[in-house]
Amino acid sequence: MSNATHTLDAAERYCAERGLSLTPVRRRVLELLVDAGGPVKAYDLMAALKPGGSAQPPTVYRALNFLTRSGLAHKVEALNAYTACLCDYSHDKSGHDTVQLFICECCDTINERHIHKSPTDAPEGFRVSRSVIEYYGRCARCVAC
Amino acid sequence: MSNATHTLDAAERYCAERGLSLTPVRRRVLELLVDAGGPVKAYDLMAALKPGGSAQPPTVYRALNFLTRSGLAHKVEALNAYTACLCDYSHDKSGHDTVQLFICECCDTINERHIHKSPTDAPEGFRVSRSVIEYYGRCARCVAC
DNA sequence: TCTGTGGGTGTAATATAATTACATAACGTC
DNA sequence: GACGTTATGTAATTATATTACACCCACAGA
Ligand SMILES: [Zn+2]
Ligand SMILES: [Zn+2]
Ligand SMILES: [Zn+2]
Ligand SMILES: [Zn+2]
Repeated sequence: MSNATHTLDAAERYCAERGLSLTPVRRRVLELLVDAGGPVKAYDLMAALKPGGSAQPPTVYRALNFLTRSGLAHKVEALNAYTACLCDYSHDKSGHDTVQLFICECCDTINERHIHKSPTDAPEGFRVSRSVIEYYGRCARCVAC
Repeated sequence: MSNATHTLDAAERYCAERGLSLTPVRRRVLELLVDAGGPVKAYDLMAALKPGGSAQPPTVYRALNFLTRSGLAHKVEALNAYTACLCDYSHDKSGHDTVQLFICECCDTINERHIHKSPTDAPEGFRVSRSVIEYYGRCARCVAC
């Protein structure tokens, strides 16, 4: 259901091309993330996965690990939350190590940029393997909130 | 004790100038962070605060909140850890909203840069109020590790 | 001096986030 | 059919952080 269908189909293709198996659980978690359109807590995903009965933590954390490893989702570190990757599926998500997140604290939406440059003022000789870049503030629609 | 004395004296002056009260608990937590020279977990601080007996969580979290609010320490979001601010105390730490951390995953040391620029490719109209910028990798001494 | 008031701390309980360990299932390979 | 690999189910536990309430103390005004 929802307008997430298109995105999910693209994810399906993305996984098929790379030998990644987007199983029902993983696909369902991704769908929940896409539908939310913003940061979602792992325990909220758990509740949504099995309304009445409720899934166990490992179920959702394993799915989230798969999705983040594959580049289909990102963890929002400062919120302990997760969000679907919003970037255009036409480019390779595995080269995906430099992501900037712009999180509106008012309407809870996330904008995302994938950048390809290294930090300008790293210490001499420091070799970056992973980066966490999150900006919090207000989006254009929420400046007046 | 330790080579942290100099830094702590500077923190003392810094607080005095601004009407911030660096109480014994807060000072002790800062000292532990400075001595560690890298990311420290809140529960490790708790254990160190009262060896035998152990302090309660609010004690250390309140101290950490004070230190981070004041700019004397930073939270390392992706590690759920905390680190003393390493920047030169001569400049104002309250204008301290843009900090870059370079964390060596090998030797566990942190380098820090305070930058004064905004992100170049923020969404149109997005107003940043807080940023989290963390780079993980290997420092110059650990490239071979 | 009395009396608030506000900031800081002590303590217990609770909430939130994530991992470990072990059993089971599904699938392809030999 | 036996086996290795990958994914899932389930229970228990660990790790991280907050809430609520009591107490203390320095300080300001009456
Ligand atoms: Zn992305
Ligand atoms: Zn907004
Ligand atoms: Zn700093
Ligand atoms: Zn190193």
